[in-house]
Parts: sequence; structure tokens; C-alpha cells
Amino acid sequence: MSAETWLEQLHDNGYRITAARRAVVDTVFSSTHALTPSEVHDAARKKYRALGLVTVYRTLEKLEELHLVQRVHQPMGCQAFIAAGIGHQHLLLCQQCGRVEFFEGDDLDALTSSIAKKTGYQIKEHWLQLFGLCSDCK
Amino acid sequence: MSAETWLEQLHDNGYRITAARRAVVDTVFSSTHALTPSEVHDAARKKYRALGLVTVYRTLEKLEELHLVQRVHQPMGCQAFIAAGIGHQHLLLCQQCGRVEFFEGDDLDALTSSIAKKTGYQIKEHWLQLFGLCSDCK
DNA sequence: TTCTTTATTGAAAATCATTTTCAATAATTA
DNA sequence: TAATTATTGAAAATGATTTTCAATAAAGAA
Ligand SMILES: [Mn+2]
Ligand SMILES: [Mn+2]
Ligand SMILES: [Zn+2]
Ligand SMILES: [Zn+2]
Repeated sequence: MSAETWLEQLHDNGYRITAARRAVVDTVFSSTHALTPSEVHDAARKKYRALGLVTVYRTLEKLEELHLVQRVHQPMGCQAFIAAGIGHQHLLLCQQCGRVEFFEGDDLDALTSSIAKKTGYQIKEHWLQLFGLCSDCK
Repeated sequence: MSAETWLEQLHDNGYRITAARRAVVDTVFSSTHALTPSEVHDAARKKYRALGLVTVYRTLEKLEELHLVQRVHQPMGCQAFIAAGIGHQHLLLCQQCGRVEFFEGDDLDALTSSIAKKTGYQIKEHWLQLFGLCSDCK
């Protein structure tokens, strides 16, 4: 899979291929880091100087819609708060009404050591979050 | 654990107990939904009309620092993007340099059905994300 | 209790991120 | 090539968050 594939996919979905989109696609396609719209803008402007930030937002929107990019959540990123769980717990959210529950008892040790071995990372923590419908909403 | 405990903890850490903080604490402590600063403001103003939105931000900041509240990430919340993984994959992020890897092979079926039974939720999807240090950074 | 000190407050202003509007431009296809 | 229409970037509008500041109120000392 190459950056060209992304452009083809855009085209196949009725979107035009432009210099601006090329620059954004090339940038995001090959990045090994999660990039904010502003970071994409800075990087992509090296390839296409006239690129506007608005176009970056609009192109990311389309790439997300086509499932070519995905969002990366980082610790300080979302502004929504709930009373913290006690000890090691994770969240379960209702996709309909927003109700939040905590659960515990996950065991990811086998998984994390296998991933650590495969990737060479030293794994420090994990996030696990479940989504579904609560008893009222389902 | 009660809302009073949170106020005591604030006090024990050198913060003063005020009507504004009481209102925010009472609101967040007892919520079953994740609340944005603005939602906290709306709700808490029913208890303390003069409450300013700025104070909500400042109080949440302190509650987070004391680990009394935690952030809740929701699908559209974070603006940072990366080329999507193919099929069912999850992310591993380097806390030092931001490098992102994908991994697969997690099996959470046993866990999710156990949680479904315990909570009455119908579980539709899960997020799993690992954090650590990449081979260069560790 | 009263006094003193100093953290905390809310309003307003400033900043930063995101979205909308719009006329000019460029990609598509007939 | 010409006509159509999606796309563009600039600028303006909106929305969220942070900073500044003078007034106030909590806490501890007297
Ligand atoms: Mn866990
Ligand atoms: Mn999985
Ligand atoms: Zn997030
Ligand atoms: Zn690293």
C-alpha cells in the first residue's frame, strides 16, 4: 500500500486529486508519528508551499471517512472528566446515553510481554476501554 | 468515599475549601457520565449560582493532579492522526519520542463476555493502547 | 473573636483551535 | 477545448481554553 493508493481511493470516491491533497497524503501516509492538523500543515508545506491549514482539516476529514487514517488519543487530549476508579480499573461507556462504568480483572500481562518482545518496546502502561449499550439503552 | 473526602484531600494538599470548589466537587463526584468543563459549569451553577467557568477549569486541574478525577477519551475527541492499521490492530506509543507502532493478536473475548454478563452491557467495541519506551528511547 | 496574610475568585481580555463563508482557481469530462 | 463544478486559501466567525487583574474570602495567628 502506497500513498498513490490513498489518492486512488479518494478519486474512486468522487474526490479530485489536487496538489494540496497530494502533499497532505504524502505527509500523513509516511509518518511514524501521530500528527496534529497544524503539524501536518507545517510538514506538508515543505512539499506544497501554498497549502492552507483549512485544506489540511478538510483532507484529514476525508481520509478519516475512508478509514485511511485514524485518531490517536493521548493522555492530556480529551476534556471530559469522571471520578477516578480506585486501583487498576478500566472504563465501559454506553454509546447511546454516555453512562460510564468501571470494571477490573483484565489481565494483559501475556499480551504485553509478547508485544514487548516483538517490538523491542518497554511497556509501561495500557489503556483499555470498552464501548457498547447499557442495559437501559440496548 | 464521599465528596467530603475530596474536599479533605484538597485541604490536606494546601488548597482552601470554598463554595465554588464544593459545587464542582459535588457535581463531578456523583456523576455517572463524563462531563466537560462546560457541562460541569452548568450543573454546578445549580448549587452555586456565581460560579465562574474559569474556576471549573482550575478545580478540575487540581482534582486531576490529586488523581480524584480522570479523563475520558471519546471517539472524536483527540485531533492527532496516523495512517490507519489494516484489520484489527491496536497502537503502541513511545512516551518519549512519540513513535507509533501497530500490533495485533489481542484476544479480549473472554474478558468482554465476562464484563457483559457482570454489567448488563452489550459490548460493541474496545480500545486498547499500550504506552512505553521504544528501543531507541529506553 | 478579630486581624493579617495570601489563595482564590469571576469578569474581561487574550490566545489558540476549529469551522464557515466566499470569490477565484483548477480538475474533470463531454 | 470548453463547460461544469469541486476545491482552494484568505479572511471572518465561532468556540474553547488560558491569562490577567483587582476584589474577596479562607485560614491561621494573635
Ligand atoms: Mn488493565
Ligand atoms: Mn482488540
Ligand atoms: Zn482523546
Ligand atoms: Zn521513542
